[in-house]
Amino acid sequence: MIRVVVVDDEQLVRAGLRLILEAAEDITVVGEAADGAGALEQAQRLRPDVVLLDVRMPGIDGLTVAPDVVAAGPKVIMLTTFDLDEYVHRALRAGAVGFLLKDTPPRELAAAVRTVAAGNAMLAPTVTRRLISSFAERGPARRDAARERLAPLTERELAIVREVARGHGNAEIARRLTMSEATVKAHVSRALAKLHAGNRVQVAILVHDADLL
Amino acid sequence: MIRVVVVDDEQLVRAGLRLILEAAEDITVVGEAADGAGALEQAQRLRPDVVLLDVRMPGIDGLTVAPDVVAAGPKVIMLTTFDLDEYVHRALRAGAVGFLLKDTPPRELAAAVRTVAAGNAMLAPTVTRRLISSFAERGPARRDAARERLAPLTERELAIVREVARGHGNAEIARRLTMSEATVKAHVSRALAKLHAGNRVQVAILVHDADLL
DNA sequence: GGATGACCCCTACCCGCCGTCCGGGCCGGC
DNA sequence: GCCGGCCCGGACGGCGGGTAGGGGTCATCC
Repeated sequence: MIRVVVVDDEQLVRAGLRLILEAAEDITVVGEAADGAGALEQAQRLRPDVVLLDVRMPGIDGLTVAPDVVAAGPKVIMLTTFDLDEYVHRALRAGAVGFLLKDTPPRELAAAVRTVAAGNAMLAPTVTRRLISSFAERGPARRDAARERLAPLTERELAIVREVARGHGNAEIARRLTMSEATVKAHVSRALAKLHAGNRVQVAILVHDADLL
Repeated sequence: MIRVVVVDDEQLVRAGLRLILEAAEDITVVGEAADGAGALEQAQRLRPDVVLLDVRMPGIDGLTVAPDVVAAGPKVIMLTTFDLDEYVHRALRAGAVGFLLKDTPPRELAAAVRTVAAGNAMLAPTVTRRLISSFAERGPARRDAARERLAPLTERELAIVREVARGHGNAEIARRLTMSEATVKAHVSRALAKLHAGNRVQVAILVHDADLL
């Protein structure tokens, strides 16, 4: 039996959610709350499996209390009317594993509760879509391209270039790698040539894109 | 009516998918293919709304042909038995808007087809879960911290610092922003002071982390 | 209203660091 | 041997960064 706590400032919404979820034999609503403070209290006292958490509420809102609720143990599904990017970002960073709109059909809501209770995640389709596009853009596309460009570098050159990417000066690099500053400069110079870069800044960006801290 | 093309090397799987999808009144299967080449041909000739594309196939596999299929117009849902990270990454980068496991219940499969046809996205819960965690980790954590540090900068300083992050030299920045090189240096200098940075490389990294291209 | 200060933008000069060019020692191989 | 790659080092010109200062706007205060 999956134990759920429902949090929303409108009693009507809470009642509706309770009706929907109780209709499933494997789900039971063990508590309700009307604001963030109540949500946290219930989460800590009742130790539910899942908390349905409204985003906008008077007092402490859902996004603000979400990290604490997550820390208390249960899986958190955020509920909202509008899927603003701002909301989604904060929710996912807070550790929520679900983000649903309030127009979600009852059947899918119950399915979402089961999904997150099983340790997986469930997002509204529109949210999923934008998460994917943000992933495809900033994902490993540039990273692999950067590593490709860094490939012709010697091991030593790579080590130096890495230090460059940390913002260290040539003198400091020389100290760290125990060599003459002139040597560092030579390595940097040849790295610049190989990478077709004009600045050390450009190679720093490149190394950064390649994820080589 | 949503027009679908089913692609899998095993005829039994194709037949099963067809049965499942045809059971929905708003979905019709207009074509089948057994490999990547066939998938592309069908996508270009039949112009379906959605293509269900198996990952592993003899000849041209699904992941390889996915970019071309996407370019032909239809929404692409990848189908696979194993949700390896490698698969998911390539699929999403290729432009797929769906990624489902073959153990997906029939009802959800039809729902997924409708979802992507409506312009949204649908992922298997396990995939969603890992996508979220990767987003939460490498996502806006550093980004917001970087923007925090960049906050005290003047508008003008920010513009210059942005150019710095692109690897441009002071002279080039001066040309681009139509001002004296000495001016650029002064701005950079005060930016360095405000950011507690010793190098222009460090501010370049900072701007890069803040996602300000 | 005028003085004052704070803030931002611009500019000019000086010095240290960065980058280039050159050369030397060291190892492995067709 | 000899060549080619890699790692080192020195000397020079140019770019980067620090400092000082002038002009402009706006808000505050007398």
